[in-house]
Amino acid sequence: MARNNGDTNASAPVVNPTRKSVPEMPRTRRGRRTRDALVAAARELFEERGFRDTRISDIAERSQTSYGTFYHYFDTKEAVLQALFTEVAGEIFTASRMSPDVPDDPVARIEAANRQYFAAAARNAWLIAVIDETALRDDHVRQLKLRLRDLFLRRNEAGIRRLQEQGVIDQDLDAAIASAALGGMVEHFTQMWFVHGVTFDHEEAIRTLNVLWAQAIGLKVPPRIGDASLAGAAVD
Amino acid sequence: MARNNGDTNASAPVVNPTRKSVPEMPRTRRGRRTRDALVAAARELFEERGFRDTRISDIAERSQTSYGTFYHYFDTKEAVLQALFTEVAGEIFTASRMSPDVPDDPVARIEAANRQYFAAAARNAWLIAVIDETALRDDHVRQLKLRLRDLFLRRNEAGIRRLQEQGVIDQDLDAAIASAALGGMVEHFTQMWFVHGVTFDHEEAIRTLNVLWAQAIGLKVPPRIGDASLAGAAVD
Amino acid sequence: MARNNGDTNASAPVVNPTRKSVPEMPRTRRGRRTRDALVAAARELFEERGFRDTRISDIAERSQTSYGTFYHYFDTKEAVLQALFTEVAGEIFTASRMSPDVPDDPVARIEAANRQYFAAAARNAWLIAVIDETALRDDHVRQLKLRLRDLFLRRNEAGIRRLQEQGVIDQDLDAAIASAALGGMVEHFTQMWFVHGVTFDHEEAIRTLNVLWAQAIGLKVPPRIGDASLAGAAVD
Amino acid sequence: MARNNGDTNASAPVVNPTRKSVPEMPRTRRGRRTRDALVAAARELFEERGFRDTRISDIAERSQTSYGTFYHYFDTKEAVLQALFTEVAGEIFTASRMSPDVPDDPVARIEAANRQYFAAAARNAWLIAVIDETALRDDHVRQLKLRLRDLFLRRNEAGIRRLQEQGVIDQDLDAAIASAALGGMVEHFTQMWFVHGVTFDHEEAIRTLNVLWAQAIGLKVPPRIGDASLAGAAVD
DNA sequence: GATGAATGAGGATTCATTCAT
DNA sequence: GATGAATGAATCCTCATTCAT
Repeated sequence: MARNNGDTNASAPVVNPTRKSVPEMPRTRRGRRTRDALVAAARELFEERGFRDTRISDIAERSQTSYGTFYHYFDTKEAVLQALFTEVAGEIFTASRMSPDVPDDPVARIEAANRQYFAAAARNAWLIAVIDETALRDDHVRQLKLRLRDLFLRRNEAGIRRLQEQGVIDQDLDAAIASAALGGMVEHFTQMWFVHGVTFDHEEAIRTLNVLWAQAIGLKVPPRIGDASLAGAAVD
Repeated sequence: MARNNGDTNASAPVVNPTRKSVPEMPRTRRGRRTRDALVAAARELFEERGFRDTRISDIAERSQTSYGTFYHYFDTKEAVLQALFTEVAGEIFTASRMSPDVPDDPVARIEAANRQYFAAAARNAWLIAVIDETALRDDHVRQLKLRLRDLFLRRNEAGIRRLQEQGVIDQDLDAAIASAALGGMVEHFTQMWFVHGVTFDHEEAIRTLNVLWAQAIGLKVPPRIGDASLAGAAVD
Repeated sequence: MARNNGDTNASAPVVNPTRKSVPEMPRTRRGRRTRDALVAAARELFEERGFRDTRISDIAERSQTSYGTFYHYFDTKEAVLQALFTEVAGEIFTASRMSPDVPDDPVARIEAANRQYFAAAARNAWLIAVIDETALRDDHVRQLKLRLRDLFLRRNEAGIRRLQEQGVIDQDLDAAIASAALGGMVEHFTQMWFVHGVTFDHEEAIRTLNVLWAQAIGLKVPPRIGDASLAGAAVD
Repeated sequence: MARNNGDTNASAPVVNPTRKSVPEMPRTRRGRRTRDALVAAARELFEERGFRDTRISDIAERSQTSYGTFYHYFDTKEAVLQALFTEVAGEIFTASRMSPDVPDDPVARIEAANRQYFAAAARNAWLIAVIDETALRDDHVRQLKLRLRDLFLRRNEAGIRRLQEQGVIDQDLDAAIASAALGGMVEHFTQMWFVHGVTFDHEEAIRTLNVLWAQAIGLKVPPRIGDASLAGAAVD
């Protein structure tokens, strides 16, 4: 059995040691508003032009502040990206938490999860792309990304394992690998869609992903009855 | 039925039309050697530090040539990346062309394809990452990338359709979407592995991918016989 | 006879005339404490990193106050330096005032003066270095420095002249130049020692300076009796 | 006997390891000319406004080159300063090497050395001031400075020791300390003169320094005959 | 009195690209 | 073909100082 669920070969973060401290969080109300404006502007710009092609001056300008103000709240551009990352990670994870009223049927649960992920991805795909891009060169960001990914995969993995224990699916399947592969399938698919514009019919796409996922791990999917076009709920 | 196999919302290529001509291919032997050295150096450096963080001076230095020489062979940094891209695209595509001696069994064919892709990805994952990264911001590169992807997906799609026509798998499955999703699964999995260092047991991973892929489209996979450890061949 | 005791080619002080008034001296006890904290912090920091490399924010931080508070007490960074200068100038000058119980023997008086200067320099060498550094570029500081120097040199000069009048040393020696040169010798020596870390045996150093100074102006120094090692008291 | 001729408490130089190499020396004639122009401009400007207040743009402008050209030859501003330092150190040391036709009389030799130092200092005092200023904060520059100083002091020390061996002066004097003190006397005196404008009659000053130096170590100086005013040769 | 948010001019450094040899 | 010198716009980051609370 494969058992090394994602070793990350990352080294220690290299942070400037002598740095005049930047207020973790602004103390006054005015400060909070300004900081929020900076983060919002940064997000827009990162999505529009990417991390590297966004200038501090752009962020200052769009947030209606000044150069210096940016540095009053963030040490570097990387710092805002991290702030954003934290924000988004929270959102996606919370959003994709299974709501309690989902029926116990495994196929239905897979469908619910995929739909939720789709919606969250629609909102955040560009930022995720930016984070992926940055993770490639910035070890700290890579760490964050991998950690978040782990959260998701562990949940999937646990789900698969439960089904194995219930004897519903094959015991031989490596839950960790399957979780990574199928999670990656959906992530990749949504990125191609929302970032690279490779779109299909929305309802058909989700339905297909559901089927692929369910069958992949060995679940039986009931044949389609009636017409698909009755169902579809648009994302954006 | 979903029928819009990946519209790419790319705009016109932004290429400078009036450009002092650059020798498409050097005529003399010396010229060819110099050009090759430049390309090789560029590849190394792109993989090491990424496209944007590689300087022309780095390429000149590592290839033992000079600033001017680089510009003798390439108009811009982008131009080398494209040259590299073409090289790699050819390699991967050829490598993954089904060898004639693969048995006609669909599951066996999937396995063969996955193994071949794995090997090619192991060699080129970093360059692919660089191309992905660049594609995000450079429309020309994005075009190239999507076109190559299409080649792969069409092949998959044709395969799936053939199985549907043979009545081996469900007719209802959208072949285009399934092809995109499952192709993405494998691509994403190898990138995480070779670029981000998220590794598993090699043989177990491939086997799991094979099973997932085959079952996802509705093929029956024969249960494992004997022991996994008889097979494994490490990649790196 | 040389008679131009140190012309200083300084221009007019460049001080902003219209300035919102700053309390010359705080009236309340709390105010006094805050101001003292600022000055103390400034001194530490100037010594640690030099004048130019010390930020107002550093001073505010170390003195446990804020940006605004600094500007409540001082117009500019230069202003604190001057406050410090005054403080130190007073200390050194007072410290080096000949105590009345020094015997009338010229050699003994030279020794007493050197010992006292050494002690004062040990405490203040870094600040003096900072002032010297600043004097090079800031005319106002240069004025202060030269004026203080004059005080010292005049005293030396008067002493030398007295000895000449008493017929103890040669009449031909230019008292002003000798005073400047020998004063400079001791100052330079202590700066090299306390700032640049060029140290020697403490007692031997002082003794040697005494001998050099006394003999330089033509005094006879009685030969050493006994052993040096009985005396030495380390400085740092 | 004091025996620790100048411990320098300096740590290792901290140099950026990954730096695209800068041509140690230009390969073409044009390159050499450009580099020379940069160094000359830098020297002028450092003397005029000091190291920190000189902008790279100033250097580029005055040397009739461009921003980028500066960085083609030097990594940082510090680098030019070091180049200058090396240049000047060589000049001063060579200039002050005793010419062979100086009579063997110790007093005459002291006089010759002082005159030569005075002339070299007149040319280089400002640059020395700049170096001193920088040495205070830049360990690498401090190292250079202390090393050069050592060269001078060792020569003095050897001279003093020779006189002691010849029985001309007192054996008890610590040669190392005396050398440091008297060398410092002359250095300090010339800096006050040429940098801070504290001037005296030139001839009288040199003569006085000679007498102080010679008598300090215990040499007898023949009384002046005739009139000083017949001799003087102004420096600036 | 005290606080800390806001400002923006200033300066070092990078690097793709051109050009003269 | 090959070389390396020259260019300068673009960008990050700093920090003294002001001001509203």
